[in-house]
Amino acid sequence: MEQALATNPLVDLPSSREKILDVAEQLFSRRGYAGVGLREVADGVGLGKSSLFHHFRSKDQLYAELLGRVLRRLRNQLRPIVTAELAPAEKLVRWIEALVDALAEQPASARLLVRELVEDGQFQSEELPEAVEATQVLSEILGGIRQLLAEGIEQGVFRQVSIPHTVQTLIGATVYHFASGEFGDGLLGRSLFSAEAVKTRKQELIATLQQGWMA
Amino acid sequence: MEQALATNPLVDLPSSREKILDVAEQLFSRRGYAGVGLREVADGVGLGKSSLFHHFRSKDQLYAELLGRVLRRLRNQLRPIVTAELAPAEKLVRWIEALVDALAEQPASARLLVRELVEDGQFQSEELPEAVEATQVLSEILGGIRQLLAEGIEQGVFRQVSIPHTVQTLIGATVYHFASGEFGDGLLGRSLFSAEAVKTRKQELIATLQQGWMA
DNA sequence: GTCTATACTACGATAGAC
DNA sequence: GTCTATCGTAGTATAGAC
Repeated sequence: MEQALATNPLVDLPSSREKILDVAEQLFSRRGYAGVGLREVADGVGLGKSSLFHHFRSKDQLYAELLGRVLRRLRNQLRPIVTAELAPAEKLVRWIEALVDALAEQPASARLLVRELVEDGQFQSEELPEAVEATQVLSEILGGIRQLLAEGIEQGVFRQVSIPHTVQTLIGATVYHFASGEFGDGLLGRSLFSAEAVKTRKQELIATLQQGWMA
Repeated sequence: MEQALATNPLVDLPSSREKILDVAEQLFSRRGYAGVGLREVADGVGLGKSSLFHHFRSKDQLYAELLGRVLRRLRNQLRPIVTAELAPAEKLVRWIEALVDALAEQPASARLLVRELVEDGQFQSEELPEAVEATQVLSEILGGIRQLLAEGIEQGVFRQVSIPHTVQTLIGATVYHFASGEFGDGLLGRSLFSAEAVKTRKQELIATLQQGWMA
């Protein structure tokens, strides 16, 4: 018996909705929320501009949903590490590795995140439920790394660093790095996302931060 | 967050041109190039929108000039440290302190810089002479820190870190930090730019990075 | 679910009076 | 040096045919 391709769940043909999110993710990550018009998104998907509004209520809501998708993915990859039963030093190494892997796997993520952190709260203060949820997911991620650092300090394996400053340093060293686009490519002399560059990034980060934070 | 005006208003009244640059710096740093319209800039200065075009040829040129102003200031504060006759370890500490001081003194700087680094080259590829000059100044700054790191590695006082990755970590730990706005304020529980937060940032950074990079 | 057509607003930029 | 008026374009979003 033949199955229609479009309805076969094994051949996951992307829905229009997903295609829109993918295209929007690329564009927003590169040029920011205000820098991208819905016309460009629609063109990238191969739809008319008006058709986007069948899938999303507004540009804001599309963006918030995008951000939520990125943050949930990050949380899902980082959460098991925080709750694992491991020594804090080992946990920290794995957490950094997992974060780097997650950011490297989907190159648009880091840029979207940096923009969100640098932009003054346009979206977290929105009444959009999607934006509220995204903010909560971000809080979860932050709570995780804070707890991890607190454990290490309490057990005396990390020196008494300032937890907020250390979180900032971590974000800068990972999220900023993978968000730095052409500038970062130029500095490294290769793509930030090449297998070698990702591997080197992990090694450098872990060496520096482990040495710098161990008691 | 107020920009320092001229020292003596009776003698040194700021020109419209300077007022425009100051207002634009605040706005662009907070919401990005595409996120700010010239109408808002003009309102902030107290002029009509058209009057801006008497002082600047286009929005692009206004932005490029802004960026150049920020970068030249940074370069001027960092250059003497790189060329000073000091041991590399001491130089690095002073360089970090000077960078933190420079970013903390003018809160809009870090955000403008992060945006520029994260944005895919809209301005460096321009034909605007102002943009070309800004790119050169950025290169000067980067050349300085690269040289400083290379010296330290050569003399065996720093371990053999990857220079590009180390530069990225430094940028992330300083520029990103001071660009993180409301998010950073919330994380620290106080303004990123308060005297205490700036002092703590320096201490944490120097302790971590010095430990992490020393041979 | 996608289309055309359209409403309304804002944008960057120019012309020309004062 | 600033103003008003205007141009042409593009922005988000809606209405309604198919």
